Amino acid sequence: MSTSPAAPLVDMGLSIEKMEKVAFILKTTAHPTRIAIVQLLAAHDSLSVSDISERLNVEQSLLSHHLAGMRLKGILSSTRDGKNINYALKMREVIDVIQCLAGCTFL
Amino acid sequence: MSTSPAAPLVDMGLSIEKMEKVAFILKTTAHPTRIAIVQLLAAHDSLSVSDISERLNVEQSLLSHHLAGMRLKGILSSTRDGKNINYALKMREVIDVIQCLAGCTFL
DNA sequence: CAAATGTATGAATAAAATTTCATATGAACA
DNA sequence: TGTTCATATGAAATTTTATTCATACATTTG
Repeated sequence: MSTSPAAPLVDMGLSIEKMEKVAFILKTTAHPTRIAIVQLLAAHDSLSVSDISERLNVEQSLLSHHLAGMRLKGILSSTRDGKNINYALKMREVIDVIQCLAGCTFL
Repeated sequence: MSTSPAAPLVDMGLSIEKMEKVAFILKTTAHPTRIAIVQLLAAHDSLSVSDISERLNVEQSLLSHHLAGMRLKGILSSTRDGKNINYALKMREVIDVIQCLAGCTFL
């Protein structure tokens, strides 16, 4: 599932499996557009693709790819409403993660 | 410095600049080996490259590349002590970021 | 049903990130 | 000084991620 050294990382409280999962989530979030998506959905609770596309000024297809990835990895959920598909933040913990870093004075 | 959409992301409390910085830090952390490094240095306050290499069972050169990247991005600091070079956690906030996610029940 | 709208998908490409390997550098020590 | 130990560095090879583009799919509406 992820890059793992030949004979791995057995140490400290966090198991290697958990470290991989954490890395997986971090990687899924580590992109300006995706951070913006999280921010948006942190404040809105559910938005359609076109809503997000307009607000972030990101092209439909590209956005769709980002959203699909984030949903696949469990960060977002989606439901259809007529022609639209609404996305919502499922793993709300990522808000804290972002805010934690965003709060750093030196950034 | 980072992938940014044509005409970007003007929205919410977090400025696009800050989102890019946050993404930058997240990306720098989003790797099992690097998470392990943070964990180790969260508990040890300073370790040499060979210390880390042995504990994590990661090959010298590869580790050096990871460490250099993390230092460059301000997450670690390093000081020489004779033949050794000791690395320490500079941006301690990343501990919280990792612990936040690590605390997720579903991981 | 045909056209329009909103979204997804897949293939091709482009750009980054990771890993490996060979070699360089710098400090210590015989 | 020459050798050894600890670490860094750089170039290639590989793998992963991001972007674009064309097109497909589903739902609504005329």
